[in-house]
This record gives sequence, C-alpha cells and structure tokens, in this order.
Amino acid sequence: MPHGRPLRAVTIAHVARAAGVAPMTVSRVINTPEQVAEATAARVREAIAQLGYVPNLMAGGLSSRRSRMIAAVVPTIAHPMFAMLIDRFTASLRAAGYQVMLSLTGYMDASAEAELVHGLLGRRPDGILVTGVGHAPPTQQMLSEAGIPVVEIFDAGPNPIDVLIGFDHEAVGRRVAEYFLARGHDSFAMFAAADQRARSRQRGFVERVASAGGRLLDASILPAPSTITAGREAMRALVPRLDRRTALFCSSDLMAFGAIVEAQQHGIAVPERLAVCGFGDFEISAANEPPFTTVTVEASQIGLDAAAIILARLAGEPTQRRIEVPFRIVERASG
Amino acid sequence: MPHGRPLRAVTIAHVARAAGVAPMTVSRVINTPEQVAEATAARVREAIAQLGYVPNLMAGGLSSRRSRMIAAVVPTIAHPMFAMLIDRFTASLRAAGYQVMLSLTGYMDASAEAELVHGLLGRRPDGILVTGVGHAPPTQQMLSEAGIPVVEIFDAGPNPIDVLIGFDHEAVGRRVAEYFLARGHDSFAMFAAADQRARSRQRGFVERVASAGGRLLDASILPAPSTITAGREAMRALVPRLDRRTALFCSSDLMAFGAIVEAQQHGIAVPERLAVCGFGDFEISAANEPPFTTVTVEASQIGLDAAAIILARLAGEPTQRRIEVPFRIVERASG
DNA sequence: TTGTATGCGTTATCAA
DNA sequence: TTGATAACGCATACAA
Repeated sequence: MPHGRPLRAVTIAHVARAAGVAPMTVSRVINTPEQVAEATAARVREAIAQLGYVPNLMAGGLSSRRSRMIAAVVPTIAHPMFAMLIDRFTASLRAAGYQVMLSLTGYMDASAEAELVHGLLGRRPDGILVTGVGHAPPTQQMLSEAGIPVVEIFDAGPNPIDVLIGFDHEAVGRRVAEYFLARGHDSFAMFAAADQRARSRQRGFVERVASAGGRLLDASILPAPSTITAGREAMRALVPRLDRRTALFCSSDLMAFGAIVEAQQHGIAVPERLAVCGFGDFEISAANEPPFTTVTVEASQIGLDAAAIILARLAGEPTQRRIEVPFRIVERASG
Repeated sequence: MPHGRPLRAVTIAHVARAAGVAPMTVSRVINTPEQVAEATAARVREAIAQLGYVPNLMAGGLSSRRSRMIAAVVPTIAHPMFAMLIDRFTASLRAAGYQVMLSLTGYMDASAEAELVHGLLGRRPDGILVTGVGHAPPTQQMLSEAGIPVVEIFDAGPNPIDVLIGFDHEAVGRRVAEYFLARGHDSFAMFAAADQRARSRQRGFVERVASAGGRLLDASILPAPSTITAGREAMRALVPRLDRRTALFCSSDLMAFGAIVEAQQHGIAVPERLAVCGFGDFEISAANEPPFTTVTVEASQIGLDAAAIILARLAGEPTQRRIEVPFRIVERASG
C-alpha cells in the first residue's frame, strides 16, 4: 500500500459518490460533456464545485497516454523576440486545450541541456519546441525517439529532427553587409555575442564584406547574453580605430544601442561618421533618439506556426517540414 | 484494454528484462542507487542506455504522490526583475532535483488566471510560486486547499495564503517622494502602468507628495505593460505643463528612459529642469547617458529565498512565513 | 446515456 | 541486496 504525503485528496471517486453516479460519468462530464445528459452533468458539476475537485492530470495522462502538455525550450525570455514568440505559442496551444511547460536554457552547456530535455520528456509531452538546430547527439536522439512532434525554431540547417521553422542567420549577415555596401560603405565592423546564431550572422557579414573587398575594422565576440554595456565597451575600443565613415552591425539591438550611446559620448555623429544596424527590432530601436536601423523577424509568426504545426500533427494531419521565416531590414535614422 | 497512440514506448519492465532484474531494482537504480549492488546497477544502467529508456514521470508521480515539479506563475519574463528571479529560482530547485513548470500570465483577467492555476494544480506540483497577493477568491481557495507550499512573491499584504516574500509598493512610492522632497523639489509627476503594483507605487508617491504640500502636475496611468513609447508619449503631454523644475517618478525604467529621451528632444535639461527616477534597476538605467536614478530590489534574492523556503517545507522543516525584501534608491545623474 | 472491468507505468511496502 | 504485490487516479473499451 503506497503512501506518500498525508493526503486528503479529492478523487474522481469522491465526486462520483457525491453525485450518485459512476466515476466514468464524472470523467465524461469533464472531458466529453456532450455525452452526458444535462441533468446528470449538472449534479456532477455541483459535486465538483462542492468538493473543490481538481482532476489529477498525471493519472489522466497515464491512462490516456496523452499529457495535454507541450514542452518549450528557449534560451531566454528576456529577449523580446522569444518573449513574443512564446506568448503566441502558449496562447494558441492554450486555446486548443494544451498547457505549455516552458524551460529556459540560459547559456547552458550541452550536457545540462540533454539533462533538461530528458527531464522534460519524462513528463511525456505531446509535442516539443526547441530553439536552434544542431543539438548534441544525445539530445537529438532523445527527441527523435520520443515519438512526438518536434519543432526546431529560430535557425536553419540541413537535417531537422522533424519540423524546422526559422531562417538562415548567415543570410542575415550577408544581407546587412549588402545593405551597407549598397550605401557606398567600405569600412565595416561587427560585434557579436558568443552565441551560436549571433556568430552565424557575424560569419555571413564578414564573408560578404570580404568578398566585396571591404575593410573590416573589427569582428569582436562578446560574452553572451548581449548587453548594452558590452556594446558600449566594444565601441569604446573601436573609437580610436574608426575610419572617416564606418558601418557597424551588432548582433542585437541592445548592443547597437550601447554602441550608439558610447559613440555619441565621443562626439561621433550617427549616422554621418558611424552607421549602425542592430538585430531584433526591439522597442528601443524605434523609440530611441535617433531611432536605429535593425533587422526584423516575425517572431510572433514563428510562435503561431509552431503551435499550428504541432496541433496539426496531433490531429494526424500532414504538415510542412520546413518553414522559412522572412526577415527584413528596417531602415531608420542610424544609417 | 486502454489504448492511446501507437506506442513502442520503453518501460521499466523492458529495462528490467534486458538487465535480468525485477522492475523494482531498475527503479532503485534510478532513484536510490545507494541501495543497489554496484554490479547490478552497472547492468541496469547499461540496459537503460541501450534501450534509451526515459522514465515516465507521470506514472512515477502518480505512484509516489510526488511530482518533483514546482509550478511558477509570473506576469512576464520580459521584465528583467522577473527574468532574474525565475533564473535563480529554477537553478536552485533544479539543483535539488525539481523541475520548474513556468507559466506567464501576461495581463490576464482573474478568471483566466484561475483556470491557469487550476490546470497547474492538476499536474500536482509539489509546491507553487505565484506573483502578487490578493488573487481572486477561487484562485486563493484552490491554492490553499492544494496542500502544498504556496509562495506569493513581489508584494506585501496582510493575509498571505502561506508564505509571502516581497515588499510594500506603496512604501516604495513614499520613499521616492521623500527622496525628491529631500532634494528640495516641490513640483512632481508620476507615470504608472495599469498594473496592480505599479498603481500602489503611484498611490504611495502621490500621497506622500500631497502630505508634504507638493504640487502634483500629473499622475497618469498608462496601459500595461510599460514601454519606452508610453514614457515618451506621457512626457510629450507633460512638457507644456512642466514647472521650472519638476521631479518625475516612473513605475518602470523603460518608461523613465522614454521620458528622458522625449524631454531631451524638447531641449529640457535632465536633471536641471527635470529630475527622473525609474523603477527596476534595469541595465539601461545604468548604461544610458545620462545614467538615471532608479529603485533597486534584490529580485534574485527573492528567487533564492522562494526556492529555499519551498525546499525546507518539503523537507518538513518550519520556515518563515514572511520575508520583507529590501529596496533602495540608486542615485544617478538624472537627479 | 450510463456503468463495469481493466490497465496505463511506476513506486511503497513487505518479504525473502 | 533483491523481488513480489498492490495501489496511485484516471480513461479506454465494451456492455447494458
């Protein structure tokens, strides 16, 4: 006879007794009310309210083999893009009767991430969303063997586990380089956070600049997560080496803001002497003075698409395996 | 014979068979390895790895009546204070073998919140953290009847459900008013988001200003969540009514930043003509130019304390029922 | 429309 | 140190 904490837990059996019906009828009132006569249902609901019954979803999930829960793994939610994305993802799934179990990886190493995913899968989610591609092999294997829809977001790559919704970060870097090149720039710099995807953007930018014969003053890697302060410090170091006109790409709007603030402190005119492009289209890029150019991605669309795909898969419908999310440069006063 | 999705799920029985032991022995290897002979344990671990076994935590939780999961409910994580708090909370609990199930309420109404909490409690968390006090009665009742540690954070009030860790937001408002009064101000304004706690801060500020006979130019309520843009707009409206020297308190650093940017656009000197104090000690308050005065709270300490209290309670130890979290004004160039 | 029997995958308990 | 057994609370499948 198992025995854990001193329970006075109300179960479906208590409710059934109180309502004078079988437990299965209570279950129906909760899950498929259309199958129950209204008079019976009313009695049952009354008993549920009376007793403060909260169905045990572990028991229900074990029995039905459906947890009605979707796991989501993102690096952070301090980043407005992810905050938005998760907001929409959660709302869509909630509307469909699913709970979202959100986990943040921060800047976890691969083995900690594997452990996290292992724990999550132990709860038997009906689907899972993970950020990025190219996870460590143990993580990949767990995910693909879980037998549930797996949506990788916010990146692109050749071998998605199941479904991939994102964009190519190197392409972003290239596009920004081309944007600057088209405006006649020939002196460049790029600050990136020490983050997989930020580095991809840097790679794309640097390569495109090189292929156009541009002069690259700086391609710093700053500690992740990116901060305003990091942008200021990197800018402080760059100031003495600035050309008469330099174009700077930052892997995040926070860094870009820091770079602008610091440049202005040194009397460097933005955009005349220093053109700046950020990434993320955070509120500050539009609300700052001067507002600054940035790269925008429909993060909320990623959240909506991810939820829709998971729901479709759970309904047994076929879905796309790959959604390319567009990004675009929003030109503002910073150049 | 129940049957859900077409499962080829590996269970503890498969592992046991592969290792030539009883299921219970496998369970022990996972949960209490010190009770198993090393040779046996090695064989079992081998089988686990071989089969890619991921223990079903719903089954384990149902049987043991412990989910090893803690629920956390916060309004947002876009707010750095909550991001930090949740980060520490999660890390502490993870180290103790608990998973955190994070939910965001955004700016949900009371009934949606009750539904959320109901769903959460259905997973039978071993403890729960919720933001704020004074939830709707149904929510309060569910929480207190759940029979688990309940920690309310980030606020203060007379009747905590179980444990309360936070501070009095009205006291924050009063303190900021006193800070300005001590610097000789007699003209004041306050921008607050339409959020319970922000309004408390506003109330404290306004009342203290009134009791000192100060002149209150403005006490706007702006839509939640607070944004830079809202700060700019509120400031734009205030500019024509500014006295020769006015002190502004904003319910968030984001708003304060917006107010400063807008004021500067209008050629209003900060702090000479307009003194500004924000709330939250976000990075931008220190990294902006000029850096601005704000109110800081040890948010990470709240996360640590909340985790520690829940763990202590689960270990059957008595704990404090109320922790007052200190806050303090960080004086910077904005006045 | 409602009820009965059974098993989901694990662990507490007791026995060996 | 290991194993057998009986729940945990619910929903599937089938019967009435």
